[in-house]
Amino acid sequence: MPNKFETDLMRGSLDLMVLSVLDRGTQYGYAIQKQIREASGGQAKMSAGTMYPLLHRLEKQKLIRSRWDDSSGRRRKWYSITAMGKKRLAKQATQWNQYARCMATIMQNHFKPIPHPT
Amino acid sequence: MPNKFETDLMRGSLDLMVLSVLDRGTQYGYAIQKQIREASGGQAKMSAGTMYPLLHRLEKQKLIRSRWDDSSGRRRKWYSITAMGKKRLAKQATQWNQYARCMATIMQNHFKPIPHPT
DNA sequence: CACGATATATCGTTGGGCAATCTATCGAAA
DNA sequence: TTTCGATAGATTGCCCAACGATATATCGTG
Repeated sequence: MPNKFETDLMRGSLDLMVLSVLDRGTQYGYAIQKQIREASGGQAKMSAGTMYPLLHRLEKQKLIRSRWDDSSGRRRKWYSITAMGKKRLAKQATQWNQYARCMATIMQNHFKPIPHPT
Repeated sequence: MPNKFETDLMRGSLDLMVLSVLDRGTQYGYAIQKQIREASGGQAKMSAGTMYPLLHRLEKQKLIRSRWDDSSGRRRKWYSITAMGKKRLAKQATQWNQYARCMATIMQNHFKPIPHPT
């Protein structure tokens, strides 16, 4: 398993990551954290001290909304993306793709471009 | 011309961007700034207040080195990448590449969410 | 001469990431 | 039964980087 990403590499796209996960369906914080970790082969580790304040920020901006649910025994706060969140996600995803291309241009010899999904 | 990138999108990869530019040859700050802006079609704007402290940081870490040159009339501080800088660049480029793949995975619906009760 | 572009530097604000810490519950092993 | 690790969420305080604002100085052009 590769090492963890350097500290700040993910900075600037954590919102986008969380919105992307929530766009696939309602999730609770701990599960989002796990999914991101697993989807990256353990390289993208988002700590609880990062995750929860981030979720609170996104909710305050009305990009996501939450609902408590205890019915399963476990006390969980389920988050889902709002219409505003979907809009923001679309915009940020577009910008991310453009930015990735920009990085590819600048990096040339070091960057191995990934096929763009469309 | 597309809009400027959202503020924090580039955060976390500015070092990598500058190291990449310097890996192509010795440059001075103002020129690096311009190259990044132009390579992105005007979307990636690194302000002077970001650029110069960043260069100072990289130099302090011995990833780049500098030399003043006034011979052309203009007072310019030329930066070049060190051996250590090249190593760091290689490492960060690899990580960036992996991270971009990770983002692609997460943005593409590649894993299944835990079903929400109700 | 005025003015915009070139060129570098630094200050102060701001805001986010993260480790540490806390609470609480669950299931399984000892 | 107690212990312990995993699950689940929240918050505090430190640290540091990005950025706008500001300063200085020089160059070329109208």
